[in-house]
Amino acid sequence: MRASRQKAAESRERILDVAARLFREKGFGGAGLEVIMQGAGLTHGGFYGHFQSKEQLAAEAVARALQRSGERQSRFTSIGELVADYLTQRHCEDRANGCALAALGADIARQSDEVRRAPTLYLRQRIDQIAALVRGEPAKQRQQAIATLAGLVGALTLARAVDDPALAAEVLEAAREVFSKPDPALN
Amino acid sequence: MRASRQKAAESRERILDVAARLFREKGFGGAGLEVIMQGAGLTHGGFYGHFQSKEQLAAEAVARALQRSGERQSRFTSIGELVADYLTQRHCEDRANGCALAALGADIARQSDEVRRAPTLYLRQRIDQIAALVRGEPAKQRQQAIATLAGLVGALTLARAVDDPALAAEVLEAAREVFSKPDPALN
DNA sequence: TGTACATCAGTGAACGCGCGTTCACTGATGTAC
DNA sequence: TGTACATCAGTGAACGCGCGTTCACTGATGTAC
Repeated sequence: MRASRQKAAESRERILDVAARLFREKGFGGAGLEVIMQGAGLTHGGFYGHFQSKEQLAAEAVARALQRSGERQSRFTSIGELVADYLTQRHCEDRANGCALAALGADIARQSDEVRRAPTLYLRQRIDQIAALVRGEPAKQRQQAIATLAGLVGALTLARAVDDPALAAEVLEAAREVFSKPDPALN
Repeated sequence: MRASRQKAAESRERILDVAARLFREKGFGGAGLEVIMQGAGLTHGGFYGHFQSKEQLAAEAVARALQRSGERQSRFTSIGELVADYLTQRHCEDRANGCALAALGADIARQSDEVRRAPTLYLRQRIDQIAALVRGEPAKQRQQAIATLAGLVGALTLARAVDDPALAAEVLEAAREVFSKPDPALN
């Protein structure tokens, strides 16, 4: 039954990837260890050979999801591109593979500091990135970056919370329009 | 043991109020019926005399929380006032009594249509209200209203998700600054 | 108004279930000679 | 290189616990005469 160290390391990676998806899709409470381990092709008894607790898994899974988002977003060299990539109907529908801040925002706020560490780091990086893409004096750049990020996460949250596809689409489109050109007065 | 119809109606109200608070504070999964009923001064066996299921309670509790928010927000006659009232540190810390969209946003997206009905109605009303407070042509008014609402909910979500009070405060302040005067180009 | 009975709001124990966690065990992997 | 043993990744059953839900019961309220 013992697997090689190589295989064990791969198992850990698979658990993290599956957890990162399932937590975003179903929430921390909605995704059980049984299902996560099954998704990784293992039985649930082996979980504690890889992680100390579900909470530790949550922290690492959130970190992983946000790292992937960060890699994707850091490629963009204009706000328009970044916004257009974030506020798509596809992203709105595909919680499992999308932004963890939008998929778990309220849940993260209720978790331990351990889980909230990665979101903090991620937000700092996004602020710095977007601030560099905006014109204006530095303090205003940061303000615009923060407001834009809030707008993106909020728009996705609202579009998903709403029980009417047309309204959801309108929310995405309006936010795309407004946040693609932050603070036109400065341009 | 039987209570009068008057008392029973009051009990139902108390259950709803307690649930509206506890769901926002701990999430739908984190607040159990036992604790909710206890908070209403009852034993948990009596719950099903008032509601068909926990899900029905969730739907009504969310509706109640949003109705209260709507009453509060509909008083404002300028965006600046509304934004200043929403993006306070107090609101950020007091999830239990604040905006249900920010406190439960991601959770609501995972709930049934029944639960999502009230948020949809609430959002429509807020859009109409804020659109009326913005200058510009009607289509742009709606866009601005939606973007502002997204920014408010997103800023609160980010501020709460973050594990650094200074960063949280900065998020609130930046969003207050930017969203108090939406689209300065139009003013 | 007073009495007798039906109703039903609330009680408290019990239910089945899924959860996170633990543990004895298995057998392939890794190590020491 | 080959052998013997220790390690440990993964298995599968079991654990205690809290949850949503059900139910028989209680006794004050509401109703009918």
